[in-house]
Amino acid sequence: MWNLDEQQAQRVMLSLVERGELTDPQSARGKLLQCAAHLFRHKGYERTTVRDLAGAVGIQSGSIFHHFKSKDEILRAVMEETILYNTALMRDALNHAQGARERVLALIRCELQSIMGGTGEAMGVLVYEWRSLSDEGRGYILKLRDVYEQMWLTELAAAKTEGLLQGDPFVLRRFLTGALSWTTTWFKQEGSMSLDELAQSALLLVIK
Amino acid sequence: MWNLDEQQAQRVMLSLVERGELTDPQSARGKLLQCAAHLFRHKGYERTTVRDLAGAVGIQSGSIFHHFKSKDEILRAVMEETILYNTALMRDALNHAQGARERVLALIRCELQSIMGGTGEAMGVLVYEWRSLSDEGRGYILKLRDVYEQMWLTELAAAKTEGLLQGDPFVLRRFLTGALSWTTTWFKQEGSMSLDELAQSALLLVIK
DNA sequence: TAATCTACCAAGCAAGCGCTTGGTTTGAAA
DNA sequence: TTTCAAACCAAGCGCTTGCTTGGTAGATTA
Repeated sequence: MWNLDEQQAQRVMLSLVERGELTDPQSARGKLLQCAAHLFRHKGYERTTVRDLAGAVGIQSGSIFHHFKSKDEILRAVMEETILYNTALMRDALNHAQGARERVLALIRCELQSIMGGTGEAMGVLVYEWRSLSDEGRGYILKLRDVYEQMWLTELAAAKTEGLLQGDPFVLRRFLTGALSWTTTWFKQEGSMSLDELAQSALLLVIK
Repeated sequence: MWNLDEQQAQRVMLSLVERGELTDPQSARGKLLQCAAHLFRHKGYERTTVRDLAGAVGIQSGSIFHHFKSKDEILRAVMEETILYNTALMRDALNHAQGARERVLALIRCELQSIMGGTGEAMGVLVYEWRSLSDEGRGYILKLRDVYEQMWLTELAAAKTEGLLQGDPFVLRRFLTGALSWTTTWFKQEGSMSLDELAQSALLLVIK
């Protein structure tokens, strides 16, 4: 039923839920967050009304504000939980990868999984709904993103010292951020190319 | 005052304005389009109200509808004119570039200029405000984009037959689309890296 | 000189928005 | 059996939205 990646993802999620860092996806709040990610991604934050969201989970629009103080807080929660979860996934993946090349490939696979897999919609929100977030929320999310990005830079720098890549790791990471996040607009997992092949192609962008 | 690229850009624009394919940027409609691009890019289409736009050009909100039938038409016009202009710029640049490697580099420089230069805000709108466009508008803009993308694929395929790049030109173009468009979020022209150096780095992503 | 046209203003309408309020259901604890 | 908090509903408030309307000043044409 599940492949190894999905078992791993499930395990990481459970441990985060237990630690209270992530909302249980089966709870009312969790379902709201999932639906919100879906709607925000496909219609955009502004075009999504609280009535849309309420209708999607089958409650009245006012009831949403029992779970969240404001619409903005919903967006922030979607982003926060997504970045926390995916940072944990990356950390876990690095624990099972050895050698600079393999570790960079692990990060690429991880980020592609984040974008293509179950959290894909939430990742899209994180990348493309930036402007809709309030100033306070943005500052907070930026801090979380810095942790995430630091993991990337560490591994790319290690690959650089091993002579695996030419060019500035900072610039390469940024090129890669754009290239990978953009895959959401064109790559179909049902197509002729597998996600693993996609990851290999992406690795060739930075490693010769 | 102006460098060669800007003279070139000016010439291409004038010829398009004369042919009636582009709105004269000095006309009332042209100024509205410029302001709209700016506002749509920085606040997002939905967050930008017709009152914002009217205030930015110094007229009343109702007066906008003398120039455009609807707010949606403004978005479509921004996108249409941007893609027409940049397609013309690319065609012009290719006329002055010889050899597969140089031609691909010319396209990269062109796209980066589009993103970083005078039409940068409008390009950002084209890339990131997709969802806000009505269905009819989207179909029309997609056709224009196909012409633009075909030029890319032609040049990348030529580079492939010369053995300059490994991997599928389609996939590489898509990686490149993401990588280049993302530069708008981090690259500063005042910084230590020039736009030409950035283009060279980007070329190294696809050509070994 | 009269007629026409372009570009705009001033005012406001109908609809939709995020959010609030006061009250009701429900399920588990005491 | 009572208590109580969490989850939700029904109604609607105050505000903003895209857009319409009827009219006017000034340039252009006939």
